[in-house]
Amino acid sequence: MNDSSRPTLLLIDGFSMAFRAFFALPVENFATSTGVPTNAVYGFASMLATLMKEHAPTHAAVAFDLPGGTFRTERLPSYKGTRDATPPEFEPQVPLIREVLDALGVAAVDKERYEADDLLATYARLGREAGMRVLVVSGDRDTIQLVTEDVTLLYPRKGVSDLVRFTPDAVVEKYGVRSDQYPDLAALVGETSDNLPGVPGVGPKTAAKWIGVYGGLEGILDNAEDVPGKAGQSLRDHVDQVRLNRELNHLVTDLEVPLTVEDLEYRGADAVAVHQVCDALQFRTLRERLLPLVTSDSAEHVPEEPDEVEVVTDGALAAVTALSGPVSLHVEGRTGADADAWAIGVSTGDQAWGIDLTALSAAEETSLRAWLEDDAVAKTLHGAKDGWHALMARGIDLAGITGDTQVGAFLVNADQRGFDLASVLQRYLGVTATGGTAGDELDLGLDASAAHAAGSTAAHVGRLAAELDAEIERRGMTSLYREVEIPLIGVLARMEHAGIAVDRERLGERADGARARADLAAAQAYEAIGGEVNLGSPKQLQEVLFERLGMPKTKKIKTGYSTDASSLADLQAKSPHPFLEALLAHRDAAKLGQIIETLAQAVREDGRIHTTFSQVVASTGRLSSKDPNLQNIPIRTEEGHRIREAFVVGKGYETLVTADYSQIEMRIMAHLSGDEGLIEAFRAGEDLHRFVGARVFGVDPDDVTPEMRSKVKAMSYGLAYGLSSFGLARQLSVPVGEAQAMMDDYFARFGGVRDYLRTVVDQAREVGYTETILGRRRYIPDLTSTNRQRRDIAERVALNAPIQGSAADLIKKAMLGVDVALRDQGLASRQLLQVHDELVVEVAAGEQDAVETILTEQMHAAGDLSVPLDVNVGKGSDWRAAGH
DNA sequence: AGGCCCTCGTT
DNA sequence: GACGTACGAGGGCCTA
Repeated sequence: MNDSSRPTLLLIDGFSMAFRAFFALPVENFATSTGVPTNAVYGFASMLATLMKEHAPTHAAVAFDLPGGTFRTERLPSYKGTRDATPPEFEPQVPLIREVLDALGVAAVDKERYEADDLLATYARLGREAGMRVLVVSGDRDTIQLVTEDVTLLYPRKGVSDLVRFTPDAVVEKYGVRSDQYPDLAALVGETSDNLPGVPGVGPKTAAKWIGVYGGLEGILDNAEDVPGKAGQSLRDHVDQVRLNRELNHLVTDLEVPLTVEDLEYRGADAVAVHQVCDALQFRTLRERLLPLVTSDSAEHVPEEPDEVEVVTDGALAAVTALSGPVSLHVEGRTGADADAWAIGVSTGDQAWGIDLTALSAAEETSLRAWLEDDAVAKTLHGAKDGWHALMARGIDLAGITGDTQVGAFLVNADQRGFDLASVLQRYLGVTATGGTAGDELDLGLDASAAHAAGSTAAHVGRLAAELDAEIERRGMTSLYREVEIPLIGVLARMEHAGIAVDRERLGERADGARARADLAAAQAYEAIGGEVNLGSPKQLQEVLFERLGMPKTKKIKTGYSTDASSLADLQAKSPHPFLEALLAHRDAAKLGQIIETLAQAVREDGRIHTTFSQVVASTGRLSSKDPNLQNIPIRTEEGHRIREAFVVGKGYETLVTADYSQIEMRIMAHLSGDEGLIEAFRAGEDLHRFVGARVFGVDPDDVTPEMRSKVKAMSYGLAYGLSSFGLARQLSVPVGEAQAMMDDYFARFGGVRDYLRTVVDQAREVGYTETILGRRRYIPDLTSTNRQRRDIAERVALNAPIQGSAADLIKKAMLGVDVALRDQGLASRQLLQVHDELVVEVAAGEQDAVETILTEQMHAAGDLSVPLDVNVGKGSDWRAAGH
């Protein structure tokens, strides 16, 4: 099969694969600093590098479609007619791909009036006849017909890196017909992407069956009268369509080709051209993967791949425990409820070791534990918190975490997707992990043992850390990384490990109440329309509201008209109906019931809920919480609020204490803007919204009505989110003019805020990023987008990121301060939760006053702002009572 | 089973 | 023509 003596011809459908790459890689993450999108180029080049390396073809060509029609559209103008227009970001990448091909020395071919597939078909035949092994790479199913013993199709399953090999056997297995019969099958079934309808009621199974019985399409059509059943009648009704389909899906194999097969010989890349192209496209890691394709005679300055670090397992324990750091560490294991660790890997850069934890004697484990728990041994991991949990399951309290390549990669660019090790290695080192997709267990090959794999991974993490440290330093985020994010890992790990106690009975009561209210509301809703519908189905609700009841249309959404709460409230105002009222009540109760159910099912055997906090999700730098999310427990409605009564102080502790920042984002805005009026308001300690309301409406603070206050409050917060007068008007249900007037008045009194908001966006556009108080950067390339909508969104992001991000910085610093203070004072009380501007602490007996003091002091001390940071503290036996 | 859409909870 | 940040989670529903 892999006989290397035969020449190999690699044939690629350029558009098809570039298109796949375009949709596989988010365009917003791939652009040059000048805003040229490069995701399709990147994905295509990456795929090509892999193919060249794996298959080492002697000949290669990439075929392109040309603009304008083909003989197929001449025959049938609607051919491929349903295809959406290509996205504007895609088009400009096609010439770039041709440039890359040129640099790599890979032939690009095209032909007027024919599709790339026809060129592939013709070259496949020519290659076959020349005795070559042929590989066709295409995402177009029509190319299945090319498969023979000599021609293998590589068809993308997902993205462009996951290619399925279609050999003759694989085609039969997948479709139940031979590759040469596939066009017959496709003609019957139809091809949506080509806008060729098939025979209604006939799917691949039926088509394959018929082909088996009658030997092929001709046989089927000759015997059409005898084909039984409904499908048979359907076939007879669509014979013309089927014939047309078959005519169009036949690929031309005898084209006059622009280059001979011999001309396609691959002679290798041109080093200078590859460097030029990579410079222009700002490809860093891809450069390293493309350069090996350079032929030896032009390869003078090609840096060599660093040698794979040798992994030692024999005598690893003794070697590792003798190390005093710094090292990179990898833990093979699971996190979560069934946490466990079974192997670790350690690397110093020159050398790596792997240790099987399951095979250690008691004495060995003691010695390893001492090393892992030694704070003086500096360790860098990828996802250190996960490693901590896995080791904690074995009673090991990992210490000395001084680096985390996952957190580091997030700081470098928070808007990228995927911070699992495989993705980050790929991104920064160009290392491709095999076996399993990103996110799955990483397998860098070599040896099957977990210990060996751990050692190899540790070595990779070490190389990654060196790269990322430099990137972080370049961006001025070293102190944020070393002094905030890294120390926070241990704090979060302990919070997750502690969990928060839940009173299951109380939770059960709330669930019962919600269920009863939901049932009642549902009954009333059915009564109101004289029948049952699924109240949880927006689709069915649309049918009831807008068709059966003929209500006025609400705002448009992708699938019709919205049935969300605000739309329903509008409807109720315009055309009152008992159904609407019951529906809203049902929504409310059902949602609560659902939340409670999720929480109840998350309670572990210890009677506590252990959420998982992530430092690498929210681009602004906030934490996120999941499984379950404890940062969105209801508070606004009475019934929702009562859920918090089920979060209680645990056994052995006395109270829960909550401490939250008062109006933290407004204070940060006052600080960042330096607006004297706003700063004065906070310094005076007045009610902010009353103070602002007085200025905006030109009345005495005492004369600010509750209504004025709430309007001003909405506006103040809205400004930090980039709210428009339109949005404010809608939120306040006032005319746009009134909202605009309010904003004008606001800016007239608080000019510093207006100037700040303007400056922050302009500066971000200039330098490409925003920055928080602690120097956290967020890159926002869309600020220079020519697409109005994208740019508008980017501007709102730029407004909000420094404010929300600075608030995140401050509370993270506060958490570190609280942690240190609790420890320094030898207290048993512990932090349990963080909800963006609030901390929840479980207080041990006799520590109440000390804890309250620590919280207040540390939260105050987190920021040195031009306005005071107010902190509210509350206590109680449950979360609701502790709140305020 | 997996993914998209809608809806909705928090800050 | 759109128009407020940042998330996570569940159900419905379509596709594979």
